[in-house]
Amino acid sequence: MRREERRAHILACALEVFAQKGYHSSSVSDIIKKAGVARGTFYLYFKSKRTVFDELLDDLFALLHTKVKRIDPSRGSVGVVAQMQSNIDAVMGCLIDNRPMLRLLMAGVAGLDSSFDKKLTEFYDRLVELTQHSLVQGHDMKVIRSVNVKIVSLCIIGTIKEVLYQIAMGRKMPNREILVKEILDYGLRGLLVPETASKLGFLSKRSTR
Amino acid sequence: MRREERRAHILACALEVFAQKGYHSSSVSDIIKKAGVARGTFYLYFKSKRTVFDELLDDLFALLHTKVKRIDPSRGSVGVVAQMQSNIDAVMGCLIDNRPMLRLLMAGVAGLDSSFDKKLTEFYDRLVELTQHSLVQGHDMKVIRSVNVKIVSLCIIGTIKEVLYQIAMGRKMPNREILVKEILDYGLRGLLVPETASKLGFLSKRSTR
Amino acid sequence: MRREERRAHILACALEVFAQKGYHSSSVSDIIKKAGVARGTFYLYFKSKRTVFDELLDDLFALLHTKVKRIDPSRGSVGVVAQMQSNIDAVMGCLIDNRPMLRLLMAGVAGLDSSFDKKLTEFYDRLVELTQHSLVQGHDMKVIRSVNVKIVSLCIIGTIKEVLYQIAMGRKMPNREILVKEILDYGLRGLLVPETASKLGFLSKRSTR
Amino acid sequence: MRREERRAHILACALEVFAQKGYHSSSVSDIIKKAGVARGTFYLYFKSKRTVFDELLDDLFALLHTKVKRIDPSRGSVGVVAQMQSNIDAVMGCLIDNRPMLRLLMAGVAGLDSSFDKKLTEFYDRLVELTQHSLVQGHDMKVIRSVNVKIVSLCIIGTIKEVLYQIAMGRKMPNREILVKEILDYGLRGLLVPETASKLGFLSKRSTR
DNA sequence: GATGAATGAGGCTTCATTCAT
DNA sequence: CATGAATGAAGCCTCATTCAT
Repeated sequence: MRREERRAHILACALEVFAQKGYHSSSVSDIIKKAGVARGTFYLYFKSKRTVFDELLDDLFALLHTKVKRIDPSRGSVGVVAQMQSNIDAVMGCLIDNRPMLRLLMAGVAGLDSSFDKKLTEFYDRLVELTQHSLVQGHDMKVIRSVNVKIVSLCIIGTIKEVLYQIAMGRKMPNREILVKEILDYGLRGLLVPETASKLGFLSKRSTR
Repeated sequence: MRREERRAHILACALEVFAQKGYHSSSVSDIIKKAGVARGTFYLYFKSKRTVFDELLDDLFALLHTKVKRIDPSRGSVGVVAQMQSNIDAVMGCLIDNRPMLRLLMAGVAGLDSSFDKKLTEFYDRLVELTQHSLVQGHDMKVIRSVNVKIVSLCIIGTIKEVLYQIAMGRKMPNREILVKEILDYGLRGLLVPETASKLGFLSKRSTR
Repeated sequence: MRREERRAHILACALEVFAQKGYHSSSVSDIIKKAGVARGTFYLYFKSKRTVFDELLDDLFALLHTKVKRIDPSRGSVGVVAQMQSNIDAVMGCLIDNRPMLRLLMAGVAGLDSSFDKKLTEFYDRLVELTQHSLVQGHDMKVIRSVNVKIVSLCIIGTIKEVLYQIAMGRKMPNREILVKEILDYGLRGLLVPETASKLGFLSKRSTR
Repeated sequence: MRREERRAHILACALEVFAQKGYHSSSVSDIIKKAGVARGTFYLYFKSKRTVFDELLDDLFALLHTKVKRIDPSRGSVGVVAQMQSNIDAVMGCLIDNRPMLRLLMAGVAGLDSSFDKKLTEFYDRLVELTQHSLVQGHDMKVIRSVNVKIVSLCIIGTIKEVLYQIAMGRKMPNREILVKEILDYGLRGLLVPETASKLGFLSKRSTR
């Protein structure tokens, strides 16, 4: 068991280092210094610097996957909204409680580095797909109006990501409940007061695609 | 004037290189090869690789700042919405037409490099501030309902960023008009059909902060 | 006795590893993996990787020394030649039958590692000395013509070494008897047909040194 | 032109280092220290440590190839022998005058390292092939008796290699002319005095293969 | 100004050896 | 005795930056 502990320790230190300086600016030296182990020890547990990063990302993705549940429509419109809220709440809660992981995820976004992209892209794609599914479900139940699900699902993900990004950057933010409520509220109701909405003619139907 | 041209040429090449491979994976060699100048020449015009990146980012920020106009409330509610749309349209249009700049911006997000975080943070802060201002303005005009402007402005920025991110990653997207209309629509009206909104009790007033 | 067995086992495994990959490319990990012992165990029996190699070389040299007999001149010229043949036969036979040892010997030549040059040099020196002795003996018996024994003994060793080298490299070769006969024949008679030899004036006497 | 000089200088230093310590035990640090250049400079001229070694080997092989001429049979038996002598003389002369190259070649023999093998093997194969060709030629002219050309050509190469090996190891040897004459003499006439040869029945014909 | 050869700090990784259990 | 985790010196290579021409 000692062995797993050691490994976990190095992994945790690597996470902190990566979260602080980003992948490229972090050196193996940084990691082992923080972990208090010798250079060789690091390579005893991990094949390479890159491997560690991948493992952290994998862990993070796995964690998030357990947090996001597919929407079950059988519980009615109130239930659906509650489930959406629950998903957002779970994801944000878990990342806010794990700042290093959050920073890692946001640093990951950095992408453009072609090699990290695939994993990250896959992850977000799945998130987007789940969101799209929820939108279609909601539309079928006549809870959600006709929207371009592709674009709107990105908008939803985007709102969450941006708030998390600010938190990752160290910005002071209201506590989670308020964040979630406000994000959800924004997503569901938008900005307008109803009268204005109708006055502005925002009531035309459009196709789901 | 020859001097300024040369400088601009190197800068443009650097932009392309950074956009293609990201900051860390781009080498000075890549840049001078693309620019067709000698290594020493590069350092004649720029203090360091980092300087070039910073300057590009500055240029980008300056460009975007010219695109985003402060909302003028004197033109009534319809006018305010139109101005918001115009802002979003301008930002997206300019970045979609300048893919390298777009990629640079998105790559920048990645860094977490602490040193250019600051610049990026400042930039987004200004954007957020402008958005907040618009929200307050809209609320005063009773066009916009009471929201937590801090959070909601992030949500608005987030939706735009995410769509742009997908474009930067090379994803096929609908054309700009559709994107802007959908994003704006989402932001203003949200997802719900009005009946559901009222049924779900989404009509309570809350303070602007 | 258990102890000696374990030691011999590790040694044997090391031999195989060295023979397969050469000294430098063989790691202690390779050896212990093949031997199925722990890393620490290896160092319980041997001071270092180098020590093992040295010991193997020593064993090899010792083995070869038992194969090479000093020529006994009392059995007449036919006997002397037969003894030379027997020596060559013994050496080649033993190495051909022990491919790993053969490869080790040939790999050893490679080193130029200054430190085990000495051992190798000593070994060959003894071989050369034995050969020189035989030549002098043969010359005294008027079986062998006057030659520069120093050079010619190297030539003799060289012919054997080269053929063995090819075998070590995995080249297909005729079987041992043919090899030995041909090598011996070459060494004793040379290449020329007798008539040509005389025609070319290859009959002058020269001193033994 | 400066450029080529620098390159040649580093190459020469590398040769000395490799010759002294062998490929594996030589580090890039050793080479640049001897050459008096910075680490980066080394990699400015050569892609890797291995590349330098390969280039040296290639140069050596190219050099030797210019020294070894295919035997021209039109000049009669005396001419053929003279050409053989000339070949041996040229090869030995050039290597004796270039001790580092000689040591490199001999260290190369070390082989068993699988990666160097191919080039070295090819080189020796060509040498052996040339020798075989000469033997067949000589046999056709009835200058050379029937021998197993495959084995005997190895023997010939072996004699030369071994003498060179001793020189590489720093052994004092007679000067080149004596060496060549003795080696050639050994190869052509063998060891026996003619009377003994016939007495021992060394006159039977055998097939060339 | 322009060039490009030279620099050397610093990065990643391997592996022979040690030592606490 | 046996184990295998831990060590850290040492190796190879890259690349941003400098400087003599």
